[in-house]
Amino acid sequence: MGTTRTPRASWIEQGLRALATGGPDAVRIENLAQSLGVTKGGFYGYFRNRDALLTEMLDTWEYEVSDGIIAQVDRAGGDARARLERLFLLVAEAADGPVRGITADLAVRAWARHDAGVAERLRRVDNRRMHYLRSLFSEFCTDTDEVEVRCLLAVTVRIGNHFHAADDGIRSRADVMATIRKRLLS
Amino acid sequence: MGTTRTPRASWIEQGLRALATGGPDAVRIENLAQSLGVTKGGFYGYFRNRDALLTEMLDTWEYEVSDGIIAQVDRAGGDARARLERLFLLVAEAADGPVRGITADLAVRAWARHDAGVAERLRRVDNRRMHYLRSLFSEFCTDTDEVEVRCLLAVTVRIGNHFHAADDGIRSRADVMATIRKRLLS
DNA sequence: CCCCTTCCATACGGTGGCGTACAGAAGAGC
DNA sequence: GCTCTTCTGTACGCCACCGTATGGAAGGGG
Repeated sequence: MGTTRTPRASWIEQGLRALATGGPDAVRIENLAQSLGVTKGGFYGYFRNRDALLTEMLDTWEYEVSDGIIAQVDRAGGDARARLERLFLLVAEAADGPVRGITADLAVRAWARHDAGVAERLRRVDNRRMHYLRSLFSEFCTDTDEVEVRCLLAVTVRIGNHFHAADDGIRSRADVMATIRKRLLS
Repeated sequence: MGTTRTPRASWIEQGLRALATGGPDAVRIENLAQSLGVTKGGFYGYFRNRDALLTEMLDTWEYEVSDGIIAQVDRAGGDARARLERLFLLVAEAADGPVRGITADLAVRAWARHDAGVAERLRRVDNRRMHYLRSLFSEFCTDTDEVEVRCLLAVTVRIGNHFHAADDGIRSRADVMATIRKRLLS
């Protein structure tokens, strides 16, 4: 059996990369092939068609950014605050990765706005994340309403911040975000 | 001079509607024509090409959601808190409009992630909005850092909330959002 | 009633991307 | 070196959409 020259995973990763930078309509098979240094000849040996690729891209994304990340955070142990800090850090430093990166996350969110299937996946991911956040915040917040507020803030501020294009004011955006993060953990 | 049957503004509005529901790649001329009950024959009498339409769509959007809304809020008068409440209300009730609606806003944000020209426009809009928010929050917040935090929260939570797909928890999303809004005005 | 302007329908060529077909290269195992 | 499998290059038909050209409808102004 000849060595797989450009394996299945290559197409998926390159697809996610294209999705992150150009949206779902930028996931063109001939385009991915060129980025991989081949032609589309081999593509249809792995995937039935373009939709099949999109599906598998979403499969890997869905796992990686929910159970994948949570498992990685839990593996390191520590109390709730330590895990939250570790989670924030992990999410920040994977920022430009093709799968767990924030750009892929945002691209999927934008995509979900006009594709029911993607919306359903995103719903699962966000539910899973919120469930995890609730469990962590509850460990040092007794008021359940306060827990809900902090969970929603943690998630929406992170997403909204990346869609927000304003320049820095007197304080830099990073500074303000750090202040907000500190308050969430108080 | 014959009455303009489907005027310039129709194409722009329908274009924004398509943008809001399907993203920029859904703004197909022949598609808009069908939605308007005509063919694309008349389109090229108004616009040089598809890009010209996109530009004009963004022009109207940019004005409406920045100076347009601000002027409408200021016209009603009142102190800073009253204006903020009015702003939040106005933004909420225009939610499904084709121009000022949140879906158009989100579509433009998603679009800006992979189009430099759109990103520049969005930057202008967000700077204008932040400037206005700062002026309002400063009137009852003495601490400038606190002003920055509230401005960023107001903007990012609103955006992030619409990109967030999780189901309601113990408290409904609307309830939690109301709590956050109340805190911002305290 | 006719003209004239404005808008619309239709047909056309051009382009880009999808999916298929098939032949050839590139190794692995013998 | 031969063969067999697997992957890749190339060519093709197809479709959606863009932008253009042109004839014709619709309605106001004289």
